[in-house]
Amino acid sequence: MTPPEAPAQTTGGNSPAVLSFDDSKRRAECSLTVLKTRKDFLRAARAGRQGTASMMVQARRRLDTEAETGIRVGFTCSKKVGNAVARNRAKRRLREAARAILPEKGLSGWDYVLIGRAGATASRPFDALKGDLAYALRKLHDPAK
RNA sequence: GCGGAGGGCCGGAUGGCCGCUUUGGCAGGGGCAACCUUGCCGGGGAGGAAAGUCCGGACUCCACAAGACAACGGUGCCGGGUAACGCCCGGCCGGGGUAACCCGAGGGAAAGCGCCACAGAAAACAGACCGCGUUCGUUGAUCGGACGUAAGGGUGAAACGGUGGGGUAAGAGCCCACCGCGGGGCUGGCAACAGCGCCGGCACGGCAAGCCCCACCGGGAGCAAUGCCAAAUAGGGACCGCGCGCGGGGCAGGUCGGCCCAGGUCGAUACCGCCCGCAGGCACGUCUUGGCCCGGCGGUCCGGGUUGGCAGCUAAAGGGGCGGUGGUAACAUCGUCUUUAGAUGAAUGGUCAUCCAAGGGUGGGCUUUGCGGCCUGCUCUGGACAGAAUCCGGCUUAUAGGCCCUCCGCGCGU
RNA sequence: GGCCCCGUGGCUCAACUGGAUAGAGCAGCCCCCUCCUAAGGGGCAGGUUAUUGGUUCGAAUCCAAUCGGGGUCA
Repeated sequence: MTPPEAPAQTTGGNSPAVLSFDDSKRRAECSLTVLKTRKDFLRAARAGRQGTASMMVQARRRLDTEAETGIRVGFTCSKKVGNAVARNRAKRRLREAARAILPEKGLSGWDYVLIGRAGATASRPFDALKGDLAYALRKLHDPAK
């Protein structure tokens, strides 16, 4: 009664497959990984970007030669956002928004980088924050096709 | 009641849903193993400053080793506390405040060097610009010379003791009283220092956060220290040491030598020293046998590569509560109970609701001449400074608001 | 996270060690020279010496704290 995660990962794109709640949750948890190296951040910055009121989103489709699978996401806040408390708070809200939106709207095989902005990332209502991320993902996926 | 001073404490609360990290147990999967991974259940998960990195330590590596001097840096009234400190406690002195109390890098300026602009006669040896006085030229005035003097003058941050009296030609510690200064004495105190009386006659300006002197302390670097593993690049370069190229090194056996040595000789009271040295022993050296192993080795620096993992890593001079003892106190000590984040693009949360603090607006009531104050209803805003990064003890800086204790001054009442 | 260095006109630097006038070049404005411009010459303005406090008669300088910027270390 415990199928392996392979089929969920391969179909992972934008197919509107009818998935049970348990299956979609499982797919999200095993596919979202975190960007850690500076090289990945720089490559994502050179690819497409989309700004919204509360954040800047950078996205890049990985090459087929790269071994990583699933959706990868990174979070960045510069010193312009504020002191360490403000930066950590902005990154936490971005992380929660990504956890809520990316498994539904993100594409497998892509890298995303979410950049916090001074003030707005911390003060914007959470539903609007999630809306901003979904809007940016639509704009980024559209011209890439 | 108003105003003020000192000290201590807290740093929103509860719940629902969804998450992160660490740890324990159980079960499953992978792996030879170390271990990795999935699910369920349970436990833990930022601060008083985590900050600044200004001091002091623990710990690790390097250097040197017995310590000390020199150099450099730091500290600086006295005594105590502490693992240590530039920290803390108590005391002294000076300044401020009516007071509670607060502030002070607070050793030495007769060890020496240096500096004190401008102004002023003169800025550190003392001297004399205007003055004051005597006398001479010249009797009076004026002017000039000689001599005495330093009271008064202006300048300056600072002017060679101050005030009063005597004294004098004019003056002056020239003399006297008080104050200041210096020296030595007695008393109290561990000491810094204070008090008392004596003497000396003013001889002694300031700056040491200028050099310096004195006393004390300090080897340097820092967890990105350090050790190990994996991956990857290069199979490099320079210097030094050892070894040497038909031969070298190591292990094993043997020979010879060396050393130790029961014992003996000589000197010596003895300890002991010197010499010889059989047997025995040897982590020693040489030579040899050619049985086995290695194919140059070690160190420092440069260059190149990797930016992965593990250990260090969190329980220690630990903190806190209560009680006892010593101490004025800081603190020490004893008993008992309790508590204890370990992340690494970096967790400790996201979101919603309610309540409690706080502020603004507005309605009503009470009080007041008025400003204003108190009670209550509705609504809006909405939590200060700020995030561990090896760990402790301090200091400094930031901080909405609230609570508690002690003390001082004024007013009122008793 | 540790360690180190630096803050002077709009810009680049002096003056700091050794205390008393904050100066130079470029840039800006005005004038002269030229038919005009450039170059050249003259003049002017522009500084809380990063901030605060202390030592001193006197601080850009000495001392302490704070703020800001930069570099370096596996």
